[in-house]
Amino acid sequence: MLRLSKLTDYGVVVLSRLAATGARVAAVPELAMSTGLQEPTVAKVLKTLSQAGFVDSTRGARGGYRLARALTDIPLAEVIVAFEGPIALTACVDGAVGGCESAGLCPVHGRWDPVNRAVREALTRITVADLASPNAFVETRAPVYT
Amino acid sequence: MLRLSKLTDYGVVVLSRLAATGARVAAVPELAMSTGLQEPTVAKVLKTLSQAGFVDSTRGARGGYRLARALTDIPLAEVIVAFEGPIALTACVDGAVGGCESAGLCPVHGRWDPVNRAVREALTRITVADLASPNAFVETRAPVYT
DNA sequence: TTAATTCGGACAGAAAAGGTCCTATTTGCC
DNA sequence: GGCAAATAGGACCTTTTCTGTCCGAATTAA
Repeated sequence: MLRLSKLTDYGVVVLSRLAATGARVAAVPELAMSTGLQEPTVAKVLKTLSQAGFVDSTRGARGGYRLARALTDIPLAEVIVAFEGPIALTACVDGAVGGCESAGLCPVHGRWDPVNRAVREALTRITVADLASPNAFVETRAPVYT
Repeated sequence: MLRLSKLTDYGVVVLSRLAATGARVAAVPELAMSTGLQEPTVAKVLKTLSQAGFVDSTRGARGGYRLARALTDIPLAEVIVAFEGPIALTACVDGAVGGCESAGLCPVHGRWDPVNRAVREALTRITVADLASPNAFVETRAPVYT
């Protein structure tokens, strides 16, 4: 199913919500309220978003989070990488030599790279802004599926 | 990490191997030997490949499997669908209305569709043949990553 | 000083994946 | 006709991964 972790999904949701609060900092309880997610979950998501540099954090009382970049400058691929690590569709990539014991027999050894590149490219063309606002994403190429 | 199931990976490996045996049918033990995978695993993979119509099976003594289509006619997307179900990057898609309790609050509700379409398109452009033989895959569009 | 808030990590329960095995059915061969 | 070789289909258990929550420490405004 090519599943994406729920955390990644939540990350996109929280980023989208933060776009609405603008320059004002928003704390976890407020964001949990407005997104409908649990507070601990929102807190966890924001930690990841902060480490990845998508949001700026202010500690202490009256602290909170605020977008560090515009949503249009955040490719979806980067969010996925932040939550799930490098985009690679199989386990026998990322240069992990020696990980596959049957490399000598495997006819597809090392051949997933173009696949991963294609998927990365597709996910880089789409930004979080495209997922947050209506009709923001316009495909620049004709889709295969109609 | 956008992980792909190992079965899917094995599926591609087995299909690639079957391309080498040509019109002759090959049985599970032989394919297990030549791919370096365990027999039960190969058997499981072949059942899925057979149901999906990628291979033709012959039952009984001297039976076995053989490719039903050329590898160049098998888009990677189809193999993934056979092993993992529809390609959808999140749980709140495939028209499962009512599955998301906070749909009213969710700012990205229903907005993953273009993402899924983009990934599907990328995985449809690549065939199993591209993964099986050297230099078979030539990108038709400029990649974002260099 | 106090309260609010982020930071970092740890943890247990739930869900999914992975691999194996068993039985039934089909078919070639002696 | 009987036997051996093979696929078909499903059930099962183990292992891994994900998910969600919680706790203590550090920080800062009032």
